[in-house]
Amino acid sequence: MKSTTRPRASAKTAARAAPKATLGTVAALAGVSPSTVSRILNGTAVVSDDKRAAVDAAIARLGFVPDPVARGLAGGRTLSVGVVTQSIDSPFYGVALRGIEDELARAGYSPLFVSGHWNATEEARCIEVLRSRRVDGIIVLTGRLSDAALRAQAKALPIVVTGRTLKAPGLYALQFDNFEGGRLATHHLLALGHRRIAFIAGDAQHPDANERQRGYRAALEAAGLAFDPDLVVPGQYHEQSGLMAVERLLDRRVPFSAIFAANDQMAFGAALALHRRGLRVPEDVSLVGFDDLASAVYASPPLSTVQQPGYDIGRLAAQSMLQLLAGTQPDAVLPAPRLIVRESSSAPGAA
Amino acid sequence: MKSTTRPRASAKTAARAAPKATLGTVAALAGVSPSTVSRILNGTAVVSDDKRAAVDAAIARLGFVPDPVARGLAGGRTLSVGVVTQSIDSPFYGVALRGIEDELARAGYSPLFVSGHWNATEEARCIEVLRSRRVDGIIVLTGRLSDAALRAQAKALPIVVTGRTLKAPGLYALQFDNFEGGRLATHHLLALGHRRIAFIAGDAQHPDANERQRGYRAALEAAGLAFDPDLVVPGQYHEQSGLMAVERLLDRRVPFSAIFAANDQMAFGAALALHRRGLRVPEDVSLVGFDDLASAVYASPPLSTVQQPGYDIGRLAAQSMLQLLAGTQPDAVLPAPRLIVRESSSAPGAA
DNA sequence: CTGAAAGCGCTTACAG
DNA sequence: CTGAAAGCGCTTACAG
Repeated sequence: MKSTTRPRASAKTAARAAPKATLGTVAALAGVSPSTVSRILNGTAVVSDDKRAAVDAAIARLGFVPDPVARGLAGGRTLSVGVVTQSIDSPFYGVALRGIEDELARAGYSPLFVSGHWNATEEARCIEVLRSRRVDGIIVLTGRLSDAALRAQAKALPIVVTGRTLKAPGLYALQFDNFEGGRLATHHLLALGHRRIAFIAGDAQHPDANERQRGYRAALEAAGLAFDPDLVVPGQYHEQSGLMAVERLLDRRVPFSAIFAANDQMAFGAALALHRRGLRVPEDVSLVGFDDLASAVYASPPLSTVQQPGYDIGRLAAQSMLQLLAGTQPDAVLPAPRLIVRESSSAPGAA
Repeated sequence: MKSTTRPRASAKTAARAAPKATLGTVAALAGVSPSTVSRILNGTAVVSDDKRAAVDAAIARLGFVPDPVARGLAGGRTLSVGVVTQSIDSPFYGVALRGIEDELARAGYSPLFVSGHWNATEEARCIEVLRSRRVDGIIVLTGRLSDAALRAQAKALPIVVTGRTLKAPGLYALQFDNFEGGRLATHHLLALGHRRIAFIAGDAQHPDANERQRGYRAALEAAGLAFDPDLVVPGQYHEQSGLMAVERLLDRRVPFSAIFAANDQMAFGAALALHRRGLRVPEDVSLVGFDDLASAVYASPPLSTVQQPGYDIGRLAAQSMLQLLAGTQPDAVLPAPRLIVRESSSAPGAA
């Protein structure tokens, strides 16, 4: 990068047109010291009513808004919280980000989004960036960082993490009941009358993927059905892997009348594979996903799935962060998994 | 919000364990003044080789990384650029954000994402937030702000905007050829032999939606076909409106053998409506979308569409911003629209 | 309850 | 080529 001094200079010139208000300006106009204005702004001390009124008036008159940058330098708080997501364009985490945005905004905080791309090293770098930018706390959406790494960070600043059960000072973990979700999906298919239910697993590196599979097995066992390893095929949580999983199943000629995919994206891939082989959903095979992505409603046919409340996860994570920041112990708990029955699942042989 | 002093205090205590390096520490270790270190960091002046070497060594030894917050306060640059998107979880803009992230990262800049929700007032507030956070420049993805408002902002700091043609000092606009895209999609259907092509329009408030429609008409005319207003039905760029558009078309009994939807999301809704009415794609009706969302490949059947290169749009917007920041005139041009033929379109009556 | 003063970690004229 | 000094806009002990 070359020096960027030039353009800034002209920018400043232009900005000078509207002489910006500072703590000092406000103080002068209100006839008090900057310290007092600062205290009023931060609710940091009791101030006499008349001074407060004078300051409020001056603030309004000048349209003063405190500079977060200066605040960060001087006070250590930037009113921003870092959010490490895996991919800024993830269909699932997208709504979670929105939940975070909304909740944080209510408290005057801004999120700072960075992407870890499912890579512990990158995530660690993300956290460095965030800390160098002086965020007040960090929300980690799942991620690949070790519990120990998270614990260590929590010693320096508040951390909220999703997708784990973990207890440590300065850290709050929010966990979704993936086991129950997996059980629910499988049980739904079982209740419909299916006996041969294939399972497209998620990446074994994700603890949630394993939990969903445990739920699948538990439901089978509860129904008195033996677990058949031939019916489970690995996937990586993306569409392509769902598609390939079904092709593998079909090529191996394992009979099945329903499929439970460990996430919606794989279910979409599975649907396409079935479509290509001339198999209809749900007439020939029922399909259930997991997550309830926005696009699940408009799949053809609309996908039955287990709803994972992304927006709430985001909102609650932000709320917990705000509590941590305020010195309160968070107590948020994620909603229980909910089965959403749409048109991709029906009784076997209903055609 | 209550005072957040308490937790910060303990955070500081913990952080003190690793005494953080500052300009001063580095200077002391290298035996030069802080000014010199600063100059080396910023490439702001020529420095003798030996001092430079000493400073580089000290930086490495201490693992020093300059504080962006302090830098922002003192120098006016924060190495961050604001990005106003419409919705942090938009399926289309998501990849654009990723393109921005990637390109900015190469130059050591960080994006600051905020969402305007297709609302000029909110967008204006977003820009306030961004400016109060001292971003060095702002990228606006389409949005509802007036050209005049953008022009005014560009007087204070560099602006890059997508989805418009607009010239102003300190501002660079990147425009996608929506007209050509609309023409391409329609021409594809025409070439396949379709004569009755329905058009699901986008929100008339979006200039790009109107351009796509112009492209549709132009292709029709070029083929010597009269424009039939009965074949065009309004939509709002979301799935539900695509679904309703098709129902309206069907209810009105206007004959058609193909549909061109002004974006993929509406195409998905349209596909569902057709599916529900027992109409097959493409055997009974061909379907073409616009955007080429990630999910278009895995729709059943995979959607033919006009590719709008979201990732490149983001990357080029960021690149242009970097150029503006460096005092160079940007020259990026968006790639031409490209038709992606998949399985949702075929010759009429191919069944 | 309220000021004056020092300081957060840098940058940048201003002088050599 | 390089320092000393002032300053960015706030916050926060420290003293009343």
